Amino acid sequence: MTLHVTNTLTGEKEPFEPRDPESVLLYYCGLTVSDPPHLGHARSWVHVDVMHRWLEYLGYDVRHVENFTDINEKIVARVGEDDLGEDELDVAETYIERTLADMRSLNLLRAEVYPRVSEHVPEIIDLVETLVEEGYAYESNGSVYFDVTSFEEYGKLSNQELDEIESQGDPDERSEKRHPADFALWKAGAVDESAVEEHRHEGVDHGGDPPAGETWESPWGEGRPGWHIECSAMSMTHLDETLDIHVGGRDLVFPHHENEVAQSEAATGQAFANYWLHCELFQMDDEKMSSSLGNFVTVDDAVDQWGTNVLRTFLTAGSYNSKQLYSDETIAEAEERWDRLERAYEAAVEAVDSPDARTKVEDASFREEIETARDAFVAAMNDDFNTREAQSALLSVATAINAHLEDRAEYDYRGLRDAVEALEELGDVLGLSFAGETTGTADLAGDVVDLVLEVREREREAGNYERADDLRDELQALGIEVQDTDDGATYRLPSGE
RNA sequence: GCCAAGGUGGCAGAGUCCGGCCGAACGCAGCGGCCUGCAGAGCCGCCUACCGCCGGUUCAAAUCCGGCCCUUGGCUCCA
Repeated sequence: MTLHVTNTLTGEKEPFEPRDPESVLLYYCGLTVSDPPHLGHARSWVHVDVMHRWLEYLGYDVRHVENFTDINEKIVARVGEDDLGEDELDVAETYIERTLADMRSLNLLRAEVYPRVSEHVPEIIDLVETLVEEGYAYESNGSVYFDVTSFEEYGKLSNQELDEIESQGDPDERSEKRHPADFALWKAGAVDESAVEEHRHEGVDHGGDPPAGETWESPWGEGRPGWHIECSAMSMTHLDETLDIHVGGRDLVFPHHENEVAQSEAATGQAFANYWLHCELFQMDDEKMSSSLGNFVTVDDAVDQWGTNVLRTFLTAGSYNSKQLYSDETIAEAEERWDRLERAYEAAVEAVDSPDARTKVEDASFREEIETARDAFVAAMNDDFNTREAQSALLSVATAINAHLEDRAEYDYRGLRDAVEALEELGDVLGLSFAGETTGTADLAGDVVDLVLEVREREREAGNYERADDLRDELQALGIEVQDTDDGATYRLPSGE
């Protein structure tokens, strides 16, 4: 069985065949770093991360590149705000650091490189020059625009006809353009002050004159790169002219990705990306979550509140390419799913490590259930990274473990060990970690809880159930879940600790 | 208006590409039983789905074809 992916370019689910059978070139359209990342970004990151992990699981060498857009009016608009930075690149760097920290907290595999636009201006200028030379772009008042009519296939990614496409860019640009859909590859002059003004946060004192954005010298005079050209230049620089997979948010299909295709393919004469994958957006009540609507939860806050595993369970609870509802209910449900997995895992580990497990009981149907679940997981992931189905498979391992452990004095050691390994290995594909995030304080907390439970056990033995229940309630109030079992009480610390 | 995605049980969400294993997965909520001093967790079982509407193709359709209704996203910065 091979991996199939849904390709936006063709609108169909196709078998995945990389150019080189051993490796995959994966490019992800990264962030414009003008605000703290929110859960919507995290959703895309996690799905790209899962793709990365699954491709590695299949044996590919994954070359993963993810850019940071550090040149943008919205970034300039933050200059002088709080202590973000003194100029455009300074502010960008502040947000890049935060973004990388958020990524770490989400347990994301690192990309090979995180290129920044500001460091690739020479490559961008080269690419624009090529396009001008080849007749795909023209200069106008010191700006350079891509001539959409020169690229026959313009519109093929978003499946639109040229005369149906409304104009792009701000009104001032329009007079400089030959066709309303032409887009800027290079913008003359300094940063657009009205755009900066528009993106300023209200009621914030930036102090002093309007900040200046970066500018660079070019064959067309001083200016700044256009928005779309950066991804083409950076992916070609760090990967190749043709990518295997290009991933991004659904909201970027038009105009951003459409323009990337046009300028890249016009310049190289080759396919820019063989597979275009698009991550769908969060749905909050009746609208999407987005920076511009301001209805977002930051990654930082979400990790603090839910912990990495719960969050990743939530973020992979739907397919990457279908919309997902964000609400207290849906995230709470994900927490239940994760808890169920973790409890089963812990119970299995405990059983495997117990003396009873040594007895050679063989439970054929138990072992078969684990195998079936593994197969189901692989099939689900190969079917366009169906993470929801993959979770189902994981949960069925949990159910098998619980059922095996139920009413049984002797355990199937090998079966349990296989189950534990399946959870660890397959969970890792989703970036879920059963290792337990133990820290010095968590260990100490554990010792203290043990102590309290010991006291409680004595009360129970003495028949003082009321006092025993009080202790349990007190622990519960602290988020510590106590469970009485035949072998004494066990507990779980709150997730995220 | 144009382009795209989607409408499946109380919620959420797979399945639709390649029609029959779907009398519809997994989970949450709810109900019953077991277990338990009690609770939780767990196990076993139940529950709720004419798969948006209408028509067609077929021995057979949630799945294919046609029409209609509705929702969401893109067409302006956006993961």
